[in-house]
Amino acid sequence: MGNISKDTHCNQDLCDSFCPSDQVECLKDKVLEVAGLSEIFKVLGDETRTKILYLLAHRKLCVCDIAVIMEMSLPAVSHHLRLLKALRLVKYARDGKMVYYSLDDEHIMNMIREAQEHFAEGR
Amino acid sequence: MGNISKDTHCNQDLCDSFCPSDQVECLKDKVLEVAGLSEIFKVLGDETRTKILYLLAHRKLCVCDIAVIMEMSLPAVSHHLRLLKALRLVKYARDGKMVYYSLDDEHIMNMIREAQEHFAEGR
DNA sequence: TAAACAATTAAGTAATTGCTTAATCGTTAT
DNA sequence: ATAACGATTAAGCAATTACTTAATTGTTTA
Repeated sequence: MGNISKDTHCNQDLCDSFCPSDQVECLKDKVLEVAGLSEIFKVLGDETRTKILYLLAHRKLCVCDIAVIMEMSLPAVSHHLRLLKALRLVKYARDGKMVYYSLDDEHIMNMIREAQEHFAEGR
Repeated sequence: MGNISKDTHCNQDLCDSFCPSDQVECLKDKVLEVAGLSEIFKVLGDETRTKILYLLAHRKLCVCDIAVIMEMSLPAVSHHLRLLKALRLVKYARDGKMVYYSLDDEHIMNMIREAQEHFAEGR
């Protein structure tokens, strides 16, 4: 007693796999196909940003208007737009003192639509 | 000097809106259509979870296999599956000691596909 | 019923994220 | 030029999140 007879665990508390090991390797490779993809989802994972994108899908807006509509501070909005710009989800155009933002990706709205359908199905 | 003559700011450092105020109200309402939607995107925003969903789209797997394929601890995987289950993205079926998980939503793969297309376009 | 094992849950910790305030940049108008 | 104002950037703080280890639950088998 108190003496561990079998140490079947490969690493820490990992159990034995039931997949044949060649399949495990195959699936490890397969999973790489979606590596880095969650960057987009991470951006949409914030409610504020989803709302901003939804607004811009409707029409172009300046940072100021977005701040008023969203009832947020200007720097906060600017911070989010910076992220959206980095992922090329929105484009901007300066007009005098103002900067107008608009949607720059057709896939985004499709994703939002799919998510809406998911909820619409009473889940 | 030192005396602020005009206080046009409604709140803190918010600028003046250029949208007519009735439009602002309209857009505030519109934005509510996507409220709560980012819950799904937040889930997909974690690379581990996107990979797990991608695996399960291929075939059903037990928690143990997922842990081996993902090279993660069992509790960590279980934690993620719990979230996915809560949002009805995966379903599970107990078979003896093992619990098999599989995909429970067709929209998820569509979203992943849209995200892949976004990247495929060299963005 | 007791041992073995897959899976889950709990509690605590480290890293990430989103906001705030303050300072700065860029354009327009006086 | 300088003042005004929209927008961005920087720094610091609070809240969230994903992991770890340890303990527990549930099912099978001896």
